[in-house]
Amino acid sequence: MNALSADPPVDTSTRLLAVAREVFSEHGFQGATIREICRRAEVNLAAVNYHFSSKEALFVASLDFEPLNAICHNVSNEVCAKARLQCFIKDFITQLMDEKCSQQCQLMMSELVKPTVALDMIVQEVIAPIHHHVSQLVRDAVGVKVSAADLRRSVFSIMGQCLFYRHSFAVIQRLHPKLRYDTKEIAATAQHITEFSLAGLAQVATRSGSGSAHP
Amino acid sequence: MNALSADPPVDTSTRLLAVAREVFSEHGFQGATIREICRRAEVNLAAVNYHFSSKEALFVASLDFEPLNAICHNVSNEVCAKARLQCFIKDFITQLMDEKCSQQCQLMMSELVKPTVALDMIVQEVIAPIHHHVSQLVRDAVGVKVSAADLRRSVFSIMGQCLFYRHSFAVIQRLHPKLRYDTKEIAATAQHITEFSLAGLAQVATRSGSGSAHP
DNA sequence: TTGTAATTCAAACAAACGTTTGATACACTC
DNA sequence: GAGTGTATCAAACGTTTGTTTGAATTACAA
Repeated sequence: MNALSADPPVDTSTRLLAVAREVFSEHGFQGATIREICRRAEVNLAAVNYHFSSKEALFVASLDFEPLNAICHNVSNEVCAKARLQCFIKDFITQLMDEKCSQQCQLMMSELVKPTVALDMIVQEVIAPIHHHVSQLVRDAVGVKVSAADLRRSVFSIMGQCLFYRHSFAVIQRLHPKLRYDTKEIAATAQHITEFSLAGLAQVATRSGSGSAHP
Repeated sequence: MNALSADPPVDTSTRLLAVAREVFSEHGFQGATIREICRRAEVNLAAVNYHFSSKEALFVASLDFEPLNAICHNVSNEVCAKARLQCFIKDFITQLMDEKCSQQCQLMMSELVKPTVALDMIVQEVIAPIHHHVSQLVRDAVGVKVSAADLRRSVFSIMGQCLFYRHSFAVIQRLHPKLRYDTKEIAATAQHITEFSLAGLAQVATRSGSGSAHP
C-alpha cells in the first residue's frame, strides 16, 4: 500500500513529497514525524532538511489541490439546472468517499481542527471554487432571485449534507457497523441528497416571493 | 479565562480534570502535554501520574458527556411534530455554537480525525441518543412510513446541515470573514435548516408512496 | 506529641523529536 | 586523473515528551 511501489527511478525529492502527503494526511502536521516520512521513503533522515530546509516547508510543498479541484472543471453539459446540481452532488460525494481523495480530505479535517497556513491555501484553491460553483448551481436551480443570506445558507445545506459522510464517517461506522458505502449505496445517497435539497431549494424559492427568472 | 479562577478550595484531582478538559479539547490527546496541564492547574508535574496513573487515564477520566446530552432530555412539549423538529434544530445549533459545548465539540472533531477509545464512548453516550431522538422526530414529522434507509439518510441530512456550522467553522470564517454567528444569525440559520429540511422530508414522504400515518 | 499514611515536590529518567554536522560517495568538467 | 559541486550517510546536537524516583511536606489518628 506504499505510494512508492516502483521505487528506484524517482529521485529523493519526489519520493519525499509523495510519502509526506501520506504521512501528513494520516497524522496531521504535528503528529507526523520526519523520521517516519524518511523511513517510508527509504531515504536518509537528513534528506528532508537538505532538500526542503524544514519540516514545515516540506508540509507546504507537499500540499496537493488537484484531486478535489477536478470536480469543478468537470462541468456537465446538462441544460437543466436541476440535472447539473444532481450531477455535481453525485460527483462530489463520490470523490469524497473515493480512495484517491482520501489524503486530501483527511488533511483538510486535520486543518479544520487545528488550522495552519495550509487551511488558507486549501480554502483559496479548493473550497472557495467549489462553493462558488455550487452557488451558481443553486441560483440556476432555484430560478428566482434569492437573498445573499438565503443563497449562502442553501449552499451550506447542500455542502453540509455531502460533507457529513466524510467528516462523520467514523461515527457512521459506529452507528451502523454493517453499512458499506459501495458504489450502489453512494449513488442512493447522492440521489437522496439531490431530492432532499431540490425540495428544500423550492421551499427557499417560494419564500423569496416574486422575481422569478423563469417567468 | 482559566477554568479555575477560584483555585484554592478544590483538590488536585478536580483541578486536573477541569484543566485536562481544556487542554485536551484544544490540542487533542496527542498534542496535549501533561506539563501544560499541570502548569495551568498549578500542580506538580508528578500529580497526573500519582492521581490518574497515566496521561491516557486522565484523558478518559476527563471526558464529559453532559453538555450536548442535555438537548435530548430537553424535550419540548409541542404537540406538532414539525414544531418539535424546529425546536430541536434551534436547540442543537445553539448548543453547537455555544461556548459551553466548545470543549466537547472540539474534542469530538479531534476524535473524528484520529479516533481513540474516546470516540466509542462519545458515540455511545452522546451521538447515538441524539440520532435516535432525531429519528423519532423525523418519523413523526414525515407522518408516513419510510424505509430504514430513507429514515437514516434523512437524519444524516439534518445532522449534516447542523454540524456543518461546527465542523467547517474555520472554513466559513475564511469564506465570509465579516459574518458573525450571533444569536440573531443562529436563529435565522436554524429557521433556514428547519424549512429546508421539512420540505426535504415532505419530498421523502411522497416518494414513500401510500401508508400515511395521518390519513 | 508521636507515628503512619497520603500527598507534594524538585530532579532525573529513557525515549522521541526536528535539526545540524562533517565525512563520504557520486557525477561531472577541465 | 584532478578538481568541483551535489547528494547521501551515520552520528550527534539540544529540546521536549511521558514517566519514575526518593525525599520533603502535610493530614490525621493514637
